[in-house]
Parts: sequence; structure tokens; C-alpha cells
Amino acid sequence: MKMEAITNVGRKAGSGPLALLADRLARHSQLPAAARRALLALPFTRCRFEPKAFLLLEGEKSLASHILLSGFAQRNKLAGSGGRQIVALLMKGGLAGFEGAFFPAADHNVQALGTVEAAAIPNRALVAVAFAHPMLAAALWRESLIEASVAREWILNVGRRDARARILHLLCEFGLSRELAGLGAGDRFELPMSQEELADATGLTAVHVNRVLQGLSGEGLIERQRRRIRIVDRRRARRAADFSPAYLHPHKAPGESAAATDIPG
Amino acid sequence: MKMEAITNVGRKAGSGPLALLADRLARHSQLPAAARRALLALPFTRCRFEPKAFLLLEGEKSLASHILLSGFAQRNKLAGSGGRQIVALLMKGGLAGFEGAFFPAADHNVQALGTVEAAAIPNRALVAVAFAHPMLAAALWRESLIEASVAREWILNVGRRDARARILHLLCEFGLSRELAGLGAGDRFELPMSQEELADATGLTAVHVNRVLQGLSGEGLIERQRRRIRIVDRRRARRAADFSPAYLHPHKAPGESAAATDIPG
DNA sequence: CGCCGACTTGAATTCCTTCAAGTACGGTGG
DNA sequence: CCACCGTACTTGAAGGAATTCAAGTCGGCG
Repeated sequence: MKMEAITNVGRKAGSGPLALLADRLARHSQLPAAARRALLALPFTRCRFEPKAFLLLEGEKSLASHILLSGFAQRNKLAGSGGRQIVALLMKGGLAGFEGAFFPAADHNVQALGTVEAAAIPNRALVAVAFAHPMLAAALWRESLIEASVAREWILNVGRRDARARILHLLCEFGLSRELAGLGAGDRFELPMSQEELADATGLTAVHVNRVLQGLSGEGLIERQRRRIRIVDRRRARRAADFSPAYLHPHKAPGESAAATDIPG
Repeated sequence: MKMEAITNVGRKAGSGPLALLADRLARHSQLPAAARRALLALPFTRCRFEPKAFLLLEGEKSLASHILLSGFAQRNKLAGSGGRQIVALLMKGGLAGFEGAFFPAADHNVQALGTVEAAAIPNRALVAVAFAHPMLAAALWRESLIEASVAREWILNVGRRDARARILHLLCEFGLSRELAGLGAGDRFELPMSQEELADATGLTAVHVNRVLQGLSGEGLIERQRRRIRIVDRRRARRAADFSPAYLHPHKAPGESAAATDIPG
């Protein structure tokens, strides 16, 4: 919505926004130096979103991708009955609006949780570089496939787990993702969302989320004060949450992967 | 599982399995003649899966993609508590196991609903052709993004709609997808799954699915005999289901789309 | 004909929602 | 510094949607 552009166009790329994206991609993909250089050379614009501001609006064409620099955001969809369902969380290094390169209209909203700083990159430029450097395209593609995998896990979470496991699963996922994104420990963090938003992410009501959180504290699975969460025993929490990290595809594909060898560039 | 390979390697490509894939991609993407030719030249193996046979097993590396030629399949994940969640449906022209090109282990199962005929294509070959023809890569990429979009809608479906809307939504989606895949009318079809499977797709129990289906008949929204379904009034059904097709991205992106112009080849 | 899986039905229970108040917290302005 | 305000959080009681358990029916197939 209100994005006070500071047009801080791409200088000092060494640790700039695009390096953040490059590093994120490097978590799961091999990025040749040339591809990385090309990525870092992309133009961008810094912008800032107030809490609840929309980074992307369903139905609208998105011309730019936003790389999250700080803060958190969520993807959501609205039901006709008025309900809201959060379908994904975004954090530092995450990309929002990239589908705009492929579709004339966004199929979901992206909204800031708290204040968000981001870098906007024109999709045309991003896509052009990607296809000039197939390994970069493969990395971004893999990133989309990971998002799809996470979405499938969320279907399972909402469809086949009870409220307790559902919420705990979200906490485990958030903790691990945070950690993978280099935001600190995975078992001790400030949850960037209200219980209402937690409810929208788990397909529950805020009231019930509240009760379940208290239950989890009572069980000694988590400790919390306000939105500060501590997962007391990771192993136990993961068991109770039915959480196994494989769906996040946290490991780099080995060098002999098809996509890593058969691609020119 | 038991895939009686008939090694019918790529001859008569004009209307063969790969043409099916090409046509499916052409529904949403522009495929230059050269890209199409290259795709059609890929080697493949015909195979057949009995009901419930696995086309893809979670945790295993998939070396080949399967294009569905006839029959239906479902992607599913299992919860630790024993529950099963179907997270996607596949039909004629659909691709299973392509993520194997990007990941060392599958994050979900793919299982036949009824008997399935398919064509297996080595992922290495498919990826190689894709990256040799950027418009083909873009088409396959767009296909993955559509799957992700559908997954997000399923999260919404399971998380924020009641059983009635949930089931009706699935019926509407299935009907439309069928129609888009050239399998006949979207409001009159044989549902390729049991009520148990319908339950696993909607996050409900078979018993409740049964009751809700009867309710939908009672309301006059659908007619059914055994697994044969008729959606009596599409408009009314879609309203009741909170169904709008946008998330399927059924329309071809206009020519000036970034991904359609900025890509070489 | 008899069997098996899929479907159907009923009754009891449970998990989660809804509604309705109340409390704590952080920010704002006097 | 404190009174005020709004938002987020908390609590209780009642209701309802969906589950569970258990039994029965239907239909296709060997």
C-alpha cells in the first residue's frame, strides 16, 4: 500500500538486498559466480510496509518482486464467508510477487506482519537474468517447488492434525525456518503474529488458539510470555507436532543432481 | 509399484504421450514450434499402474516423470497419527515426479486412483530439453506455479470452509479441471474416488462425507448414483462452494508477459 | 451363491466454535 | 505521572459441526 520508496538503486551490492536473495538460494542450490554476479547487478528499490499493509493484492498483476529485508509477512486468501486463511509465512530473504512474472493476476494476498522492509525488483529484469543464467533459473524454480512442498504440508496440517499438533507444528516450522534464514535460535523467538493470525494460519479460532497455547504451556512443551515463545524440548515438541523437516528441503541437492549438471551456463 | 514397462520408445510422436504434455502446457503457455519439437523427441516408456499403486513414494528419489495418459491419481501425505491427506489430484496430461529433477527425495506420495496408464520420461532428459528451450522451461515452471496456487486454495478449502462447501468445492474443481483437460463436460462425470478418498481430500471422515453428499442431493445441488455425479446448476453450485476458477490460472498469459518476451529462444 | 469392499444409518461423544464478558498491556495525551 | 483508550489476550458457558463406534445394506465379482 503505502510504500515510501527511497530509490536506493543498486550500489554496494556486496551485502545488499540481492545478496540476501542469493544467499537464500545458495542454501539449496549451487549458484555459479557469474549467476550470482548477474543477480547482484539487478536494480532495486527499497521500500517499507506498515503493519497489515499489502505487498501484493489478489487479482492484481504484480510487476515487481519484493525481497524481505526485515520483518515478516504472510500470504493469505479470503473465503466468501468472510474467513481468512494464511497459507504461508515469509521472512528475511523471502520473495513475494514473483509469480507476477508468469501470471496476469495474483491468486493471493501478501500482507505485512508488523513493519516490513523490502527491496522491489522489476520482474522483467529478474526473469531476464534468470533465463540468461540457467543455474539461477533452476535455483528460483527450486525455490517455487519448495514453497509448493510447504503448502502441501500445510494442507496436511490443517486437514489431518488436531489443534494441538497443528499449532505446535507451526511453531516448529517457524522456529526452524527462522534458524535457516539466519535469524537466530529455532527454539526461542518472538512470534510475529497475534493469536488471531495464528488462528488464521491453522484454520482455528483465536479463542481456541488461546486455550491450546495455554495447554501447551501446561504440558511443559512451550514457555511463553506475551508473544515470546520458547520450545522447551525440541525433540519432544517435534514428536507431539508430528513435525519432520524434510518438506522444507533444507539440504542442498548433491552435485550430481540432474538440474545441477545437465544445465548449460 | 508394479509397472509393466512396455518400452515403447518415442515413435509416432504426433499424438503420443509427449504431445499430451505439450498440449497441456500450451493451455497456459506459448510453446514455440522448436520447443515443442524438442519435447516431442524425448524418449519415454509406457507403463501401467493398478489401483492404489504408487507412482511416487515419499522419501525416494524419482528419476523419471510420469505423464498421465488415462485414469486419475492423487498426491498424498501421511500424518503420524495414521491419517492420510490427499493434497492434489492428477489427470490426463498431468505430471508426477518431476520434482525429482530438483530434490534428492520426494516429499509426498503419488498413488493411482483406479487404473492408470502413464508415460515415464527420464528427468535428466526432460530438464536438459527444458533448459535448452527457455520457453519450455517457462511453461513447466508456470505449471509448477499453478500447482502451488491450487495447493494454497486447498489450504483455504480445508482450513476455512465447512464440510458442505468443502466437498462441493472439490466437485467444482474436479469438474472444471476435467473439462480443461478435454475429458468432457464439467458438470457430469464419474468421480474416480471412493467416499473414503473424498474424505482424505477434504480433511473429513468418510461417514461425514456420506452424510454431506446426501445433503447436497437433498438440496438439489447435485444428483448422483453411485460415483456418477451431476452438478445440477453450475452457478448455484459455485456460489455454495465459494468456488471461483481464478486460482487454476486457466487462461493463457498475454503475449506481453515478461516471461513470454524477455526469454531468449 | 457367498464374499468383500464400499456405502449407509443411528446414537453417543468430542473437539472446536460461538457468544459474551472481562483483564492486561502499550501507547497517547493531559 | 496518571487517566484513558484500543487492541490483544483471557475466561466461561452453551451450542454445534464433525467424529467415533457399531451395525447394517448394497452391489459387483469370483
